[in-house]
Amino acid sequence: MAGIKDVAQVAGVSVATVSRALSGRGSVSASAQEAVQRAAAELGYVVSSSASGLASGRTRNVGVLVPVINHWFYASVLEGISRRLMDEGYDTTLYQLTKDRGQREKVFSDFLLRQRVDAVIAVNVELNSEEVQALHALDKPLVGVGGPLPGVPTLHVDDEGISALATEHLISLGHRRIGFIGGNEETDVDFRVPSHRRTGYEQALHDAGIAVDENLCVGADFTMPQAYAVAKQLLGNPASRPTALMAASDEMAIGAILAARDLGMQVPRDLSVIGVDNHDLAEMFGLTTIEQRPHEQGELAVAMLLRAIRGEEPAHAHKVDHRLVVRSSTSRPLDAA
Amino acid sequence: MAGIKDVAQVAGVSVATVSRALSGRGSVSASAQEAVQRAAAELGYVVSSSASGLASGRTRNVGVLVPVINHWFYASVLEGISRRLMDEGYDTTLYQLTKDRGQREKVFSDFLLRQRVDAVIAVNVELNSEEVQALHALDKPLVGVGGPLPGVPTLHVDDEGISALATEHLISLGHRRIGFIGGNEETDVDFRVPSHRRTGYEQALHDAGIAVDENLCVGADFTMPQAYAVAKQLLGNPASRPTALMAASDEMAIGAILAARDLGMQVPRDLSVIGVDNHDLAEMFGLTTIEQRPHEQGELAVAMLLRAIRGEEPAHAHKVDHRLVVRSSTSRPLDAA
DNA sequence: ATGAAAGCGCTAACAG
DNA sequence: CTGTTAGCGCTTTCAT
Repeated sequence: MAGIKDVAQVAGVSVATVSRALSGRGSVSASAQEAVQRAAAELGYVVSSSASGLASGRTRNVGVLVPVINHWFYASVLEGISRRLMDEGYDTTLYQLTKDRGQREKVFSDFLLRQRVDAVIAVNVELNSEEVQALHALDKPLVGVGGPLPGVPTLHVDDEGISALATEHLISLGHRRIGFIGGNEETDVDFRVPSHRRTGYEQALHDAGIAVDENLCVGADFTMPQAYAVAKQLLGNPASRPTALMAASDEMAIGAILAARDLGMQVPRDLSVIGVDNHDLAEMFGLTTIEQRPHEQGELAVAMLLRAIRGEEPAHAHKVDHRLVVRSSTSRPLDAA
Repeated sequence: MAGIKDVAQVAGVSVATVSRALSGRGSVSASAQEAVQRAAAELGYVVSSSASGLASGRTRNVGVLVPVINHWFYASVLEGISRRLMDEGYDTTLYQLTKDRGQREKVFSDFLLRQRVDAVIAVNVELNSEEVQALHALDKPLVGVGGPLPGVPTLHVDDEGISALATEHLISLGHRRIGFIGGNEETDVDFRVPSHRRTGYEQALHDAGIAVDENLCVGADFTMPQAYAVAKQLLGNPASRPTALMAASDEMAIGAILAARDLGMQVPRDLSVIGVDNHDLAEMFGLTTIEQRPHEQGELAVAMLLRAIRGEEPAHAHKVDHRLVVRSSTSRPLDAA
């Protein structure tokens, strides 16, 4: 394995010049630049991250905190992050924060303190103040995707706005009895999302002069199967069921559509359904939804972070756009037809 | 940030002793051990990975190569890997191998050569010989999940056995016209899986004295939507359609079930469907399937790797178990009832 | 069992 | 613009 000295020798310059030429820090003559590049390529030289990191304090690696990986949103954000980081020559180190308190603690007291990362991205993890403090103590840039996180610049969609828009869409079609499938206590901890989506839903109803009917609001864990189950409950009674349903995620919306079908209902004739995400499966089910682009969120988070790493600007919160995608799962209610 | 010197001072020993006490390499008296532990805890000392890596050549980090993240199998394997690595005090660094040739090349010519990892796990990536060579040149343990990879110890399910078992299940129920939804050229590159599953299917038919009917075999990209589309095609003609269908993945099987429903067919009355995976959604659809446990595969891969890292044994291929999970999507064919 | 000291391979003053 | 050199914070001989 060739070292910087070898490159210096072959290029006929000093190691300092090699370092400068390859890192782009400090000025190097065109000829030296060229010679170094040539020698490095010839020898297949790649800088040792340990040595470089030790000497410079920069690792070209960022840590990503996620609660789960096997989930459309997280996996997508992760893909966006890792792709973008790789483009910039950065590595991505993954820290999965499980429910296990011990493990979680170790991440903050050990793993992240090893000085292996230049910065940290927290994806939808509800950090407590101690944890935020531990991260701040690292004195490394930190951004959150899907906050808000107290004291941390975050990037996130407007959850309230999203569900308000979804609900307004249903209202504008003429629906008055609009059900809601949100999260439950458990998901609210990790996602921080469900309660905001509920708020937007209620707000939209309120603005339209429609009273919130608690009986039409149920909770699930953001998975299709659980949403299927609760939707079946909700839609089971023909007398009391809603004419439209908003789900806080597309997977839950799809669960609801399947439940409706199994109850002999037709979507959207007997029930309009709208979701949130624009999930890969949304199109197949003709699902009307509010799109959020997790890939882009991941990429944006990286962009923010890099700016902060380079000292160009102290990262500050951004809001990510969303938009309504109308497909065939929503229509005017039967009785208004 | 406390350094090893601080710990040595507080503990009243030399830095060498601190290093030994904390790493478990070399012998240390109980009293020194105790003093060091105490001092380290008090100071919140955590070893610098750069410094330690530079001096020892060990990084306590492993690189994971994946083609995609946003997919049930990969995300699950990744979860298993990262969890298990974390248990062992190792970090997980993610390298996503996209279709982009340039990026992909950079991973092998740059990223992996930075000496940031002690070992590499390749998850279902079809490495060419140059890439395998590049990895071997690293002289770091390497294991593959979902091979086979020429010259690389891998961990994988028996794809042929799996699809043979699935097909046999259908045959044993009395089916003779059994369709197959496999992969296409594109997925075959990444997954390496489709063709093997096709082979097992054909083998099973052959063993039962049933001729393979090309018209009953279609390909998709392992996603639900595309399987839905091709299944609809396949099942559209009542005269020629099969009585049972085996799909090379659960997501595709579910797509097929939905297609059948939309064609007015009842599963399993008019069509039996079996998949492969035991995906999170399988139960909800009552899907009979062959289970493979990606989490376990990830964990096993880590176990193999650690043994190799510790020089306990040169990793060699393992085979992962699978089992038939019978639910309600398969039954005897109508005409045999 | 322990300490002194020589690196590990690079970066960043500093001097020129 | 370039070279010399002193570390970066650890690990690991080598003595003792």
